[in-house]
Amino acid sequence: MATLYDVCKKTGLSTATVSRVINGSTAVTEKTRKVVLDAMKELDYRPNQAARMLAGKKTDTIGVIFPEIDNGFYVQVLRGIDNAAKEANLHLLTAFYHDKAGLKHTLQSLASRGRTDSIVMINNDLSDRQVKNLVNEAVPIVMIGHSAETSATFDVVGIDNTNGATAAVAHLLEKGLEEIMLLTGPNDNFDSIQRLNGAKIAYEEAGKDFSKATLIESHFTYEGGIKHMTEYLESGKPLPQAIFAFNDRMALGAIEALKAKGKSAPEDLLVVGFDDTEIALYAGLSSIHVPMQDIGYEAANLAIRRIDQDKFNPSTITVTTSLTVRGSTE
Amino acid sequence: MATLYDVCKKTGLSTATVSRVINGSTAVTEKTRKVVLDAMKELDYRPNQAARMLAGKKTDTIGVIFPEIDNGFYVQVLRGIDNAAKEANLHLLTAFYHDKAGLKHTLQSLASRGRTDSIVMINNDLSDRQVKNLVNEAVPIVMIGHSAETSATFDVVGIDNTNGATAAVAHLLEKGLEEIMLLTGPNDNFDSIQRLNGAKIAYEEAGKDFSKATLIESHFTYEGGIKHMTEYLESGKPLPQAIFAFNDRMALGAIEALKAKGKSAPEDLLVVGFDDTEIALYAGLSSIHVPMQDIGYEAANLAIRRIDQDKFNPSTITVTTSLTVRGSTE
DNA sequence: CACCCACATGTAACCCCTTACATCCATGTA
DNA sequence: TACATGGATGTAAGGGGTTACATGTGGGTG
Repeated sequence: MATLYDVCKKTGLSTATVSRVINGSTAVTEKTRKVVLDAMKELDYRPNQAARMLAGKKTDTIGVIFPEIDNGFYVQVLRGIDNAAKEANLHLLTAFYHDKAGLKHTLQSLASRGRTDSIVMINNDLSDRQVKNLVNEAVPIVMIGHSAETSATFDVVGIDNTNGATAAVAHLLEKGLEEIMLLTGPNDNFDSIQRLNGAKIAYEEAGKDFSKATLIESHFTYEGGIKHMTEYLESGKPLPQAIFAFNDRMALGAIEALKAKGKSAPEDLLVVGFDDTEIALYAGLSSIHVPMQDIGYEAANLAIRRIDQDKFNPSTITVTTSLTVRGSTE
Repeated sequence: MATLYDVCKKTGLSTATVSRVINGSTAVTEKTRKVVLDAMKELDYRPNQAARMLAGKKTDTIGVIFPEIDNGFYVQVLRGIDNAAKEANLHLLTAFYHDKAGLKHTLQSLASRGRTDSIVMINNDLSDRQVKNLVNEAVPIVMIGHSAETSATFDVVGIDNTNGATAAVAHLLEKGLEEIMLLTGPNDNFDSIQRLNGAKIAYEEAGKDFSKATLIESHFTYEGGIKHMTEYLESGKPLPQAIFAFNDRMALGAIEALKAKGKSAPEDLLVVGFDDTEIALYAGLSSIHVPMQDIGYEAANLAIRRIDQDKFNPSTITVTTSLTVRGSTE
């Protein structure tokens, strides 16, 4: 492995000059630049990145911490982050966690000087305080998604849950359907709370009675959708006129449960999901579209900006959602 | 930011000793270990990773280079890699590319001393020679998937395309269906070639006539499946008894095209896909299951092993595939 | 012709840690 | 008591770059 010194020896120049051409400094004659470049090529010289990071006090790397991926959602976010990183010529140090302990470990491990310059994360397991304590000024953090108070502590990129849910429900109300089943996520989930609120707003804006809606709490999974829908159907209660599931998977689960009872969408009732993931496309499910790549892109750019600008004044970016209509509500 | 020296100053110990406790060396008294640990906590000391990488000549990082993700496939592979990395306490430097130039750039940028210790990649755009030349001994490389000759140059983890395809076709032949449409990938795609070969073998083993099969070349996309299936249907040729699409997306595309003509699976013909991605599950599509996490896991472990063991003798790992039967062939 | 300035290049300190080797000390042994 | 032994600790030499500052060189100015 050739080092900087080998290049110096070969060219008779100093480390400073060679370093300058490596880093594209303008303060070098075109002639010497060429000499150095040639020597580098000949020696197959590659700068040792660890040395650069140490000397330069920056890693050109941003850390990405996600819950363990098993859906198309996070991948799209990751792509967005990757695009932003490419534009800024940065690297991505990626890690997934699947529980609280794993997240703590990952966080400490990525958030250290000389490893990353800043971090983009999705935090499903720790309180804001815990995160803050673990990282403690080591590197700036940008959160994707959030609980109620996160935005006071961190930079945040979130989605417009409220308006998305309002659009979904308004879409159904416009068709004259008021008996809507809301298949929600866990009651303490922030996204779910916001979406529920959005649904309520739609009723209000339409001057309709929100008490006609039925709330069924589930947990954002396909299996959950099947289970809770089946339970409902078997309880003998009347079929709602429509279902607004708070994510696509639950929507598909509900459809599956309906199918088992000989019912289907849109024939017997309409169904809308949330997230507009790939599966919604293939299943012909109307859904609230969330621009996932944009989320990643915005978050990464926020993280990049934070690298040198650290006087803190947390900013929040909310990306807009929109309704995509497909067969399940036609 | 506290440094190692600050800890030394505070404890009155030498850098060597402090470094030893940081790295868990046993050659330290329990008492001094505690002293150091306390000082570290009090100073909120975090080792500068760049300095460790430089001094220690290793980064504890493995690079991951993927084509731009837009399907569930690569994500699963990534999870497998992540699991292996976690077990070995390594980090993942991830990058996506979407064209030849991007791959070259990414490769050179990740494959440099002090940045990664080894690399796992999926190479869809460069020849083996090109990759070899770009990296040139800088770090070991493990390939996921491959063309015919890759395995002579790199460590490779591939999937058992042949047996998978054989299983798919055998499944159809057993039902007495011989007029099978094979919806293939591009003719020069190695996976496609192997799958086609597997299909042929199934006919031979069953003592059936392979010329009864119809080959339609497509390009592994949903849109391709729709387009080529539609063209076929509109050409007035007879409906095949079954379709074996070389991936799930084309299978779903074909089903979509059939639906447009009033046909459906399994009523009018049976359909089998390949990959067994999440969408196959929701669509009730029979498919050849590929253990994607395993692929990533094996690849990462190979990469990890290569870090210190560099005398080269490329090894190839082939993970097995299996048929998952769902509604589309029942 | 003397002087100044701008620009190209060199000098050397510094970034923060790891580790081979040297040193020291207490213990067990003869 | 003197000495070998082994384990805990210290010393100091890198690891391979970046960059503030110093130096040198040539052209422009009066």
